[in-house]
Amino acid sequence: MRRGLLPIVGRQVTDAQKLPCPRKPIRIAPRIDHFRRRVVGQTIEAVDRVGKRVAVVLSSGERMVIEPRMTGLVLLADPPDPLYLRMRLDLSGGKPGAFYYWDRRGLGSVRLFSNQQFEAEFGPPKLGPDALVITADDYRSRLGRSKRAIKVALLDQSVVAGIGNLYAAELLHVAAIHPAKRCDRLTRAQWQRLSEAATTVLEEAIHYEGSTLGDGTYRNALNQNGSYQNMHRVYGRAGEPCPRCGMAIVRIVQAQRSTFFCRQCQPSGRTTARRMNFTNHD
DNA sequence: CCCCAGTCCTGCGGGC
DNA sequence: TGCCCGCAGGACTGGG
Repeated sequence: MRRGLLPIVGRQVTDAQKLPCPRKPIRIAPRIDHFRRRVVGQTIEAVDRVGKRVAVVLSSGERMVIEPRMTGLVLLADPPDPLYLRMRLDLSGGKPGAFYYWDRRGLGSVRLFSNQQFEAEFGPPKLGPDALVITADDYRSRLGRSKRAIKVALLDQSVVAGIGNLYAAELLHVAAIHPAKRCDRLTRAQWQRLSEAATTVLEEAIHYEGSTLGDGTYRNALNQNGSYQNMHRVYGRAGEPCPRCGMAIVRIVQAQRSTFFCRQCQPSGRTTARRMNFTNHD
């Protein structure tokens, strides 16, 4: 999303409109009239990412933070369905002439922050280190004494910023760690594999422009599908063969969220021991 | 500190 | 075929 917005860097905002939606509108803060007063005339200095959010840096120093949640899209092209357009910023000086925020489910938000507010909202301790920056030692010092399941802990943005449900499942498969493994039972080698797997999976996903799932929600700023869904090792693949060993992928529920993994490639310590004992007696 | 259920929304696919 | 249900890449809240 951030990369897709780079063409608006250097452009000036000439207007901001909250677009009428049939149901409850998304959260735009502050109120649109105040919002407009603070963004119109501003030049876009940079487009940054903060965990799962996109931060558009204005010449005033304020940041417009877009939090897309499940179905939010940032667009410089025509939307997939004009019905769910939520906000438009008009831009001076050529194409693209506008930036759109589109959101089918409407769970996302667009909010404006001063420097101080931004730090309070997105600095530590609210947000952990970014998933592309955090080291194995960071993981271990933050989670090494936690009894939580590793998959659940990875979704906690105050531990590590930027990992969602899909990518947690994928990276644990690459790291060969059982998603229900207690954090305090992970070895140094496993924390190392986990941090490397996170980088591998996230960089791959960025390269393939994300995952456009069956409900067709995620698209890039030009309204094109991503293709990382074709590369998924486990996510959404219950019953299909594991790409590494061929055993059927299973789905479990953790913290009310689906988790997909391979029992063969991601063994829990306990079943491994039992299997080894069993083999010994054989 | 951590778990759990519920909440905000819409749309889709599976099962009957 | 139509209808109902569960489910969805997130984050927050309140209660235990």
